[in-house]
Amino acid sequence: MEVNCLTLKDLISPRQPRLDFAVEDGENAQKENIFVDRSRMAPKTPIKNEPIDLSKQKKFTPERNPITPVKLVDRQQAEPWTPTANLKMLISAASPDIRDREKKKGLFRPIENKDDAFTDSLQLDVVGDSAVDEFEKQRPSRKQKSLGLLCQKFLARYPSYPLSTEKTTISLDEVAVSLGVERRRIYDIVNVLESLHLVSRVAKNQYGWHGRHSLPKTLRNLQRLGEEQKYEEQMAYLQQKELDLIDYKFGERKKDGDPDSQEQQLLDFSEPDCPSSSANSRKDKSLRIMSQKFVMLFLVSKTKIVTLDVAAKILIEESQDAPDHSKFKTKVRRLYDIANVLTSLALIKKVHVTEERGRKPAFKWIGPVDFSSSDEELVDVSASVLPELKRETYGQIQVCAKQKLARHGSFNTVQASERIQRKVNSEPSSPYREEQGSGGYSLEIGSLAAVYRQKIEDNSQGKAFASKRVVPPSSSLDPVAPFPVLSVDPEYCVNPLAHPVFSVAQTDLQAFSMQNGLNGQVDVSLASAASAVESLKPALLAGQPLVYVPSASLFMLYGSLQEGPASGSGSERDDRSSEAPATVELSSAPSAQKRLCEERKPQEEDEPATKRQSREYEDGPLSLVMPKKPSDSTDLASPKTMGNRASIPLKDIHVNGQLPAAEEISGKATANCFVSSEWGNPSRNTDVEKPSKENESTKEPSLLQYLCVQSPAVTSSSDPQEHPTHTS
DNA sequence: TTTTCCCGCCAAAAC
DNA sequence: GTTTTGGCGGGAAAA
Repeated sequence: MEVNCLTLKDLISPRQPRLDFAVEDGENAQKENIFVDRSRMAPKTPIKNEPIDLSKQKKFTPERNPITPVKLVDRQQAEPWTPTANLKMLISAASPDIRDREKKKGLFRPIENKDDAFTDSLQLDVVGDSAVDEFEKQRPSRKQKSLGLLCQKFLARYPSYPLSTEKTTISLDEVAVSLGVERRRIYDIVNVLESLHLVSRVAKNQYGWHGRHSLPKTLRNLQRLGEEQKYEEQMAYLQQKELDLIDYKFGERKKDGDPDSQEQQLLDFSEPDCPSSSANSRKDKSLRIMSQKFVMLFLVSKTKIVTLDVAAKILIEESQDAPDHSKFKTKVRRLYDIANVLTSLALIKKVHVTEERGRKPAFKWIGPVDFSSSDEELVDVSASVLPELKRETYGQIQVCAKQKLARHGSFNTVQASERIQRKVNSEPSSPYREEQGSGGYSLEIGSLAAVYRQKIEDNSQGKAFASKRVVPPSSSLDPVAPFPVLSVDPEYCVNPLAHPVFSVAQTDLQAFSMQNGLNGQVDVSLASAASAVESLKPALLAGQPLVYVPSASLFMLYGSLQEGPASGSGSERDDRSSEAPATVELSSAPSAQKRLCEERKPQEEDEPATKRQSREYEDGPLSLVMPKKPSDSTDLASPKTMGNRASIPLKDIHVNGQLPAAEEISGKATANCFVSSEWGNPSRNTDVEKPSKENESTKEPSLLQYLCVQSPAVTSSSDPQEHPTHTS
């Protein structure tokens, strides 16, 4: 529904007050965005939905900082829901009076407020009659209050790539008020964003918004650090253990021979040394640091998929906490918090991995893979960028790790070789790469890892990988082409409903990218499903390249093109970076393309954000490819091919991706997918087809340790292929 | 049932 | 002292 509303007009004019929305929102929608309406409605109803405690309120009140920039208002419009709405909200936020009033209202009946808000949002006061309705609507479901959704709203307020000239400051109080949540929640978001340098603390209660400009650098550094830490090995080790049946016991890990040694080292780094960490001050456990480490795991992982339990174990180890189970649980809780924010940033998406034992929650990296840049920079950056880590980890790491690194050196080399070419079509690309990359690793680990990845890849993931890897070579490799993808045309998305949204976004992106010079990477965020779309609409900001879709559906495609070639996980080295150099930095991101899936979308609308994670589509698409809708999915063998794609409604675009292997194997490719590259460059990749959808994946059974299963919901439709495997 | 994760207590930092 | 930050884990909604 929402989607519908959004459509064109929205796209066209972001600002409009979407009348339509309101309605929809009311209905299902509220889930996602309450605010929008609220803003409008604000006067009527109490604004906040959020429950506020009196106690807390006090916080707001007095100060409220003057500080905060009103200006935000301008930019901020962006609520996901509606830009306009956002503005209003902001405005209201800006004006203390208003805020106060609202708060008070809220105070009075915190909970209710929410409800009210919803209702309002619905727009209806109308409703009055329906108290019942209100209930429904109002009752802000848990999802509506989710951190991921909140984060999206937060992100919507700021441009992904702010002009260097303008400085945007973020007043925590203001944001908390405008978003209707407690400040505590804002800290959760900001801490994660800070870990990626999207924001930085300026002063008490104030953060500066940097946007994604430096994200590539940050990621590069994190990747480097992760390599140094040998996280990949650790993960492999843990996985292996699992395989073995050994459960995680934190302490255990060591027992195994090789792994042990490695791990040990790791451990060493991690904690022992770093005095800097100040010993464990609170900060050591900081969400910020956890977030960085978590991201490192993805960047280092060949499969780009990290299961929560593995991540938790690794993080715990580092912290050297005792292995209690309680700690594990706590860690996992925190990881969910972080994951929700990262999901909102379209850096990861939720997937499920099937192991022998069963399904495990996991997240897959869908952010940029290759951050091209020179090594040197990396280094520097790291220092600057990630001071925290550096101190802690990095320092330790370096010392401890050097040895390891030595080994790792292979990474770099490897990558280069890898890059060599993997043509899209060619092989099973993804797997290969990885393996190759792994070369450096010990056999054991490497093999495990390989397996692991493969499985994953197969499933859904492969796509992503493939895309990266595969694609790159061909397209990305070319220096020239760095952008291939970039060229995103609005067309990409043609999807009926969806596209509008996307298109908008795209355009923005494009524009953006253009400006920046984007390049190589493209991030495309697609919304896979309609849902995404829906959510998107609101989100779309004119300025903002990213749209956030609540659902996982979004993905960013990056340059797989570029990256692909580059890198492998392990290394950064990108020679290639040079190719796209400039671009990278700046724009790196932005180019986005989006794709949509046509089919689902319409119906999906309902899903709203909630799903973010799960969607299969997503999975499927993972990397580049989009799966078509689940349901049909599969079939389709016929891909649409490319050529048309443009014309075709977008459905899926995938960027290059493809999973060659999968496709081949399965043959199934999905119809819809296109290679993005084409879009960008028609000729380049052609592989179009692809799409295997996730499912096909299975083809290789052997591998799998894990399979990625799409989220149930979606999945169902599609092929089930997945699971089966386990095994290993 | 398990997974996910909201909520807010409360203490460590920062004023 | 007060306020800001943010660790932490109970417990409930969602799956």
